[in-house]
Order: sequence, then C-alpha cells, then structure tokens
Amino acid sequence: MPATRRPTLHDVAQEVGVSAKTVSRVLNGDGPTSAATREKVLAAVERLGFQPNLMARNIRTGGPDTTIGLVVPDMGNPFFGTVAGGIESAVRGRGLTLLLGSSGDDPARERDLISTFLARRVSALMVAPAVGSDHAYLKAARATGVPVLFLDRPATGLAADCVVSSNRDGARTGVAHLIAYGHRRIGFIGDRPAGLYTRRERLAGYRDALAAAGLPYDRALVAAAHSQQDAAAATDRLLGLPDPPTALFAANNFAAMGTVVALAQAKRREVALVAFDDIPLADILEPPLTVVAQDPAAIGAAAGRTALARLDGDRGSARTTVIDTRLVVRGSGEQRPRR
Amino acid sequence: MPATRRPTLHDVAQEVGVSAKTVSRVLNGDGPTSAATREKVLAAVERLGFQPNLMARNIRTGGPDTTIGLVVPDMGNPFFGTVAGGIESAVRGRGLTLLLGSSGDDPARERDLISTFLARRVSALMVAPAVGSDHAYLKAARATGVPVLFLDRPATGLAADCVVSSNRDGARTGVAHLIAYGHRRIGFIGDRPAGLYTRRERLAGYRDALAAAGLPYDRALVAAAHSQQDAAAATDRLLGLPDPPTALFAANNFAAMGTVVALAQAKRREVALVAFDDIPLADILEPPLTVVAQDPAAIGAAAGRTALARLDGDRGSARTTVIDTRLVVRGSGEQRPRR
DNA sequence: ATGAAAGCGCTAACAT
DNA sequence: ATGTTAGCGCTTTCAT
Repeated sequence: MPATRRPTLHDVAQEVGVSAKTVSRVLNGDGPTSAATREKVLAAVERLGFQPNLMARNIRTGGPDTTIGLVVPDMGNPFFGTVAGGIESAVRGRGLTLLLGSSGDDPARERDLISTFLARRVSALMVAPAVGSDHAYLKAARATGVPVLFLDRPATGLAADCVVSSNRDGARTGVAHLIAYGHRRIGFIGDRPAGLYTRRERLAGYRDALAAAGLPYDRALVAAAHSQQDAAAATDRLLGLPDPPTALFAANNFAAMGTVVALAQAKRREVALVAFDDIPLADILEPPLTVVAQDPAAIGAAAGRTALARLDGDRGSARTTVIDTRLVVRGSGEQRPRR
Repeated sequence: MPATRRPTLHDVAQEVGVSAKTVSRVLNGDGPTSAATREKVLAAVERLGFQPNLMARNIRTGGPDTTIGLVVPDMGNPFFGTVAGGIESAVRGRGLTLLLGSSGDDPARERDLISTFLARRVSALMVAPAVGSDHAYLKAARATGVPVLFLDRPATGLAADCVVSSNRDGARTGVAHLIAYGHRRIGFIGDRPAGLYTRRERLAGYRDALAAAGLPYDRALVAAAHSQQDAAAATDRLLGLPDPPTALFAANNFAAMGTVVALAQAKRREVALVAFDDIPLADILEPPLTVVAQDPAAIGAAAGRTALARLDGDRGSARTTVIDTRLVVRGSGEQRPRR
C-alpha cells in the first residue's frame, strides 16, 4: 500500500465546498462561522483524518515553534528525567512540547544540540550544562528574544535565568547534622573538577557548618570523584588516613552510592554518613541513609514557569530561582563518633 | 533591547549581493557554486548569525519533520530515560531529534500526545503504552506512511513493530534459579492489572519454570501490585500464608523495591528473592539482590534502528524485536529454603 | 554558475 | 459569514 498523501486544509475545503480560510476559521475559532458550515467542516475533517500541519502554521504566524528545547547531560539519570517531567507539566497547558537532547556531558555536543534547537525556532531553550561548557556564544541567540534558562547550574560567561537547588544551605544543614552528633572530623567527597558550581557551593556549605561550630577546615579530608567507583576509592582513602574522619558527607548522588558501597564492603557501619541528593532504597540501607534531598520536579516546574513568564513579555533582568533542599533524617547521620 | 529579527536567507543574499537561491545552494551544497561566492556567503552567514529555519525547509521539501516522537508513561523512571537515550544515540547520526512526552499512564493523555506529534509531522512515532490504552485508531495514521513503533509492550489492536525484553524467558530463568536452590513454594509479585502484557509474559515464564521442575502452580502464591507500597503489602500477605513461600519472584522494579523493603522491615533475610529489572545499589543490599536485568539502552537502540530501516523504505510486515535479559547473580537467590 | 518564479500548507489582511 | 490575495522562509523548477 502506497502512503496516502496527508490531507491538507485545501482538501478539506474542497470536500465541503468552501474556501481554505473558512476551514481554518472553524479549526482555530477566530473569524465568525455559521453553525451549518462548522458542522460540515468538522465532519469532513473527521472523515479525512485531517490534522493541520503545525510547522506550516508556525511558519505563517511567524511565531516560534511550540516547543521547548531541553539539553541535559544524561537522560538515564532520574534527576534530569524528573526535571523534564516537571517542565512538561508546567508548560503543557500552553501547548508546548519538549524537544530533548542529551549532551553526554560533552560541551561540543551540547553546542550542537543548542544550535539545532535554535534552528528549529524553539520557544525557549533550557540547558543543564555539561561540565566545562561555556555559554558566552549564546548572547547572540538571546538577542533574538528566545528565553534561555539554565538548570542545576548557572550559565558560564552569560547572565541568564537559572534554577538551582539550595546547594550551599543544604550542604550546611547536612554537615551540621553530623556535627550535632559529635563529629569533629568530617570527610567531604565531592564532584570533579573542583571548580564545578555544585561542588563549589556544597563545599562552601560544608565549610560554613564547620566554621559555625568552630571546627577547623582540613584539606586532607576533602576528596574529589567523578564516578561511583572513584567515590568508593576516595572513601577508602579517607578512612585510611592517620587521623581519619568519623563521618562523611557525600556531596552528590554517585558519591553517595560509592560511599555507601565502600562503607558496606569495608564493614564500617559505624562511620556516619549524610549524602546530598536522595537515592532509591535509601531507607532500607544499613543504616538507613540520611540525605539532603533535592526536588527535581520543583526545579522543572520553576523553570517552566520562568520560561512562560519570559514568553509573556517579562523583560526583567536575569533571575536565579533557588529550590529548597530538605534534610531527610533516616539514621546514617546519627552514628556517634568512636574514639 | 528589542528582539532583533532573525536573519533570513534573503537577508544573507542581500548582504552578499546574490539571490536567495545561491545562498541556499551554498548551504545545502546541491547546485554548483563558485568558490568566491561560497566564501562570501559563508562569511555573511557567520556575520549575521544566520540559521536556516528548519520548519520552513521541511514545509517546502514536503518531507516529515526531522524529529522522532516518543511517548513514555513516566520520564522520571530511569528505564524510560535510558531507552530514550538509546533511541537518541541510534538516530542522532541521521539528524533526528527526540520530541518527548509523558502520558502519566493515562490513555487519553497518550492519545493527545500522539496526535500532537502526528500534527507536527514527526518522522516516526514511538510509544511505550500506558496501561489500558488501545491503538486501533493508529491504523489511519500509519497509512500515511509514518513508522509507528511500540516499546516495552506491543500495541493493542494494531499490528506494529515493537521492541520488548525477553520477559518470559527472563522470568523463567530467574525462577529456575530459585528452584535450583531447593525452593518449591515461590511467590510471584507482579504488576496490575493481570492482563498487562509484561505481567502476563513474566507470569508465563514463572509457570514455565515451575512446570519444567514438576512443581505445582498455586494461585495463592500469585499477587498483584501497582506501587512499591502495594508490593510491600503483598509480600507481607504472602509470608503470612499458612503454607508460605520460601522464595519470592518480584516481577518488576517497584515490586522489587517493595519486596526488598518488606523483607528488610520484617527481618526475613532468609527468604530468597529474585527480581525482574535491575535496581541501583542492588549489590549492597543484604543480601545483595539477584536480578533479571533488562537492557533499556539496547531496547532504545533497536527501536532507533528499526525506525531508520522503515524510513529507508523497509515495507516488511510488523516485526517484534526481543532484547535479551540477563540473570545477574548476587546472592539473594541463593538462600536455602528453611523448613 | 546564477537567478526568477512558483509553491509547500497555512494564516493575516483585506475584501465582499 | 465567507472568499481572495498575499506572503511566512525556504526549495523546486526552469531559465539564462
């Protein structure tokens, strides 16, 4: 069976015996239409299975495409999946659809995707940046009026809207929780590279908590890891120090997993642990894992709302929205230090 | 600053002093062009920051939009996120981008999304169906030549390409593993409703394994759950039976989590467990969780390849691709039955 | 090697 | 209440 040509507005018009514009009016409900023609038109639309070509419509109206371009480092990461879901919920009512691409944390690929999305004339562009990408080149794009918004981390080299977690505050709270249980030497296992925004913020929170408690900051207790394996190795290393930490703060979700695995394998259940970002099954680990939970759905929703506000003409200066984190106490932070 | 109008092909042409068509030729490399004009054109393109409007191009060429529409029940589920990533990798080389929507397992919303995607003239449509949706209505759409492809479950009411895991075989292998360790009463905690494809297949595999070992099938050992909480409750119920199972087979990932949680809370570590679908941290649970792992990236990749083949003119009849599952032995299946 | 005109499917702006 | 014309930004077709 050869592919039947998709019916056009014209086909419907001919079928009914009216002009294309009349059909258009019925479908979009702008001009006035008699009830009789409206009915006939709708019947013909149904019969032919007509679907207006959205691209043609967008071209003619000159407006942007009714899509939001979203670039994330990794789709398999439920954090970004949930963020995407939050965006979708927020913009669905406005008829916007998500165009999604993953950069694999490669700045070049991220640029490619952004460029494709802009060529598609997306209504708005949202980017959860890859490690090491710079966004100064987006200034030109933004001058054309496309709202550009950053997720999880602010843009580099560009003042743009962004939505982030309360990284510093969250980390401070998590570390303060450990300090409250008597820990004075607390290891920090964070992301790499050291300059990475989320790592920097969370490390700052860690130092805030130490300072507030009058504890010294010891660089020997700070490790960097960019994979679960790395984090496990870093955990082993910290625990092997001459004057080892009695508690650990894992500053992101794979650090959390790596640390949990390392502690379990080393049978070091007495080491207290708080992690940034929640993980599945945290409550049945032994001990149950205390975390500083992010709210990815809220991040997505806030991003969606900000984009809509920009599309509605909000020309205010770049705005940073901070989404609260929440300390979820489950037990692993309450192990007392052993001496 | 007012939004600067996006430059068009015409603007570039004027800037250089040639016709629009010449610019088009340079950019698409079809007609012949002199090296001199090519250079001038490219310079002007760079200077103006011109990006061809993909929608306009698609309209004119009459081809489908260079997107693949993907509908999944839930974006936050890493299974679907990873599937999406697999699709993207497979089709990226052909310049196709993902248009993504989540149905929230609501058939009406799924239909809406599909309809929007078709109106956008996607090159291909991929659907991981919501529970309870019927797809007979897609026959019309498919007659227009859009490849339609189902993920995770086959279509209902329509013969279409689909890519699924080896559910039956995988379940059989997982249950056989339990039988090999001496279990004769094995509980099955599956999805709801009972008619759901994946549940049916996995239950069939469970029965295959029982039959192969000459064990009776006892309906009292089969439970249904559609959330982690449900699954935990079902686990408690099965363990409370007069003649309780000594092992459990959790037939999907939330059943897995629910069962793990229930066993941990009831301190019933001696109950053997195998789960369908891998979960994070499975290897540090106590005991480490043995699973029948799916390969979502391979599912996505296969789907992408199938779609490309269809776009390349493959008109063969509907094809079902089965992606192998893999038994990952970690320990929880090796608890011996207590008597 | 380049340009002019026509048209993809639709809607804005003016008719009637 | 409906039709006509023009044109969105691009590419096809046919000239030159």
